[in-house]
Amino acid sequence: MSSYYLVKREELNAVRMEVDTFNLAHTVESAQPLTFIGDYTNDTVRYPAGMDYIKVRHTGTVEHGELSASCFDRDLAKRELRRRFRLDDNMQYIYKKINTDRHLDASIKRYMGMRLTLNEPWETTVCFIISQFNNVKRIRSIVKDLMNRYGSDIVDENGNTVGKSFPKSTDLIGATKKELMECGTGFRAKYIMHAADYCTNNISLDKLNPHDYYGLKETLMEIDGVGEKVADCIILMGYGNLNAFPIDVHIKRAMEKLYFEGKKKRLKDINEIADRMWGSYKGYAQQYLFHNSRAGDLNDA
DNA sequence: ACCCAGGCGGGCG
DNA sequence: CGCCCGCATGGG
Repeated sequence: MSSYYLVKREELNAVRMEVDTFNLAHTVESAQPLTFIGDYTNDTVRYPAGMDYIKVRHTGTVEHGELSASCFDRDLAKRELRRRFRLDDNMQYIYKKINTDRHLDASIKRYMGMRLTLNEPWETTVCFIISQFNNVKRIRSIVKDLMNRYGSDIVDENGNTVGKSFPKSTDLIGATKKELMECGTGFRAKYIMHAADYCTNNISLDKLNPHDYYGLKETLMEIDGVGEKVADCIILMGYGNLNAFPIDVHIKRAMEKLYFEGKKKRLKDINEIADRMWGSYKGYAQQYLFHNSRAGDLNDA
C-alpha cells in the first residue's frame, strides 16, 4: 500500500533542524508561497519542489522548536529547509531593524516568527502574474489547476504518484489560450503564454543576479503582465532581495493611513518613506504590514 | 444587483 | 509623465 511506503519514506529521509523564532502557520498564511498546502491543525505544510514533494512539520515553540522535512532526497530536504524558509535570517536582528514604531511593533508581536520564503523565480513569476486583480483563494485554485494540467507526476521510489510538479516554462509553451482559460486564468492567459515563451527563449530567470535590484526589475518587467508590483514580489520572494517593497492595495492603504494621515499618495512617495524607515530590510517590513493589514480577511482558505 | 480581489497595459490629455 | 479605463472570474 502506498501509505506504507510513505511512512517508510518519511522515516528514511526525514531531516530535522533546530530553529528559533519561527511560526509555520503565519508563514504559510501570509500567502506568499502560493503552491503551499497548509494543514494548520498538525502544523504541517506540503509543496512540490522540483520533481520532489516536501512535507514540512514544525514542533516546539515559536521561540525554540524543530523543523522536520521529508522527501525523496535527504540532502535536498536539508537545503530546502534552509533556503526556502530562510533559516539563516537572524530574526531578532531583523526585528530590530524594522521595529521603527508602534505599528510595526504590534505586527511583529502578533506574527512573531513569520518568515519570508524564498521560492523558484519561474514559479514566483507565474503565481504573481496570476495574483493581479485577483484574490488569494482564487489564485491558489488557479495555480493548482495549472499544476494538475501541465505539471509532471511526482512519483516516489515505488512508482506511486504523490503529487504534481509546478510546470516549467517549456511545459506551458504548448498551452492554448482555451486550456489556460479553463484553468481560470481569465484575462491573464495571454500574459502566461508570453511569459512561458519569453522565459524559455529570451531570458533565463535562474541566471539573473539576485543582488542587482534595479537590473532584476528592468529585466522582469520585460515580461508581459509583470509591472512594478509583480516585479517587486518576484524580486522579494523569488530572489530573496529584501530591498523590494511590493505595494499592493493593502500596503498602499495601510501606508497612507499610518504615515500620511490617510492622504492618497503616489507609489513613489510610499516607496521613499519605506526606504527611509526600513532601508534594505523593507521587504520584511512589507511582509509584516501586509499580513497585519489582511488580518480578518477571510477570503482565502 | 453590486463590489472587490496582493495590477497591468494601453490610450489620452 | 500622470491619470483613467477595461479586464475574467468567483465569492461576499
